[in-house]
Amino acid sequence: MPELPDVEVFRKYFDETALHQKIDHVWVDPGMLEGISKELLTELLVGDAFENSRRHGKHLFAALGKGGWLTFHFGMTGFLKYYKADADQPGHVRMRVSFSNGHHLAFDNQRKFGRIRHTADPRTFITEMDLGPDALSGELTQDIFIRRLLSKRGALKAILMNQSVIAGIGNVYADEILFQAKLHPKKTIADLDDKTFERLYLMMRQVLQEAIDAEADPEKMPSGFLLKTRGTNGACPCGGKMEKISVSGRNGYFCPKCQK
DNA sequence: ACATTGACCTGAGAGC
DNA sequence: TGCTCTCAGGTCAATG
Repeated sequence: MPELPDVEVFRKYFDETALHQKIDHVWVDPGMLEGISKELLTELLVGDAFENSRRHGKHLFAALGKGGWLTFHFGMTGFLKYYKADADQPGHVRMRVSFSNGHHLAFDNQRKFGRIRHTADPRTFITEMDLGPDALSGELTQDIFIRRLLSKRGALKAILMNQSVIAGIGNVYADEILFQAKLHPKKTIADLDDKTFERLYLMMRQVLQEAIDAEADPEKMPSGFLLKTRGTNGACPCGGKMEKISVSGRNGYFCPKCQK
């Protein structure tokens, strides 16, 4: 789930619920933490409040009033839930921040692939994690996009999913972008001409933006979106049959007629 | 140096 | 119903 559009939806949710509220208590599964102890994390949070948020690729940043940022990475199964009653607590909570207003913010992460870290500021974090520009940011112009792709070999889909090239695209949206751009996932950069790069860039931005507009909910996405019927053998609008394909170890779907 | 594969966790859902 | 097996939207260390 948590690729760029999903994390952007989480960020908005976080803004609408958890900002500007005094933190009374923190509970965390230490296995989720990296580079910070649960004692230090607790000390930093209790008595403070989240005052701001940002997103870069699949990472969510939460600014603390005293300075410093908490960072969330959701892995394959993570999400946030703001709730009051115990009955509304989700099933695999790995961190819980309790506010003085009686509500809690849970970081749920069934498979423990998510990570919570602390950083002085997002810029530093992005450098340290070797993340490329965010796929939707103004920073990633078409020229920069092309230049970054040109430095890579291997399958196009793998490059789109490489977070150090561009941050934010995972398995599902890589499939969607390639489908909309009518490109075969195993094409290489050397196969692409200028026109094709342009189309790919345009479709990447369009798919991600439309997914956010649909609140990352497949049911609300435009009818032409592949991911609405992902994995259910949904037909391509051309009438052809979607095929399963493995690219750099990840399973995906494409239309062999439309994506040459 | 770069690209690709397997291991990491856990549980939902398919298949029997 | 209940059991087993397969697979999942991500990343990184190990391998080629």
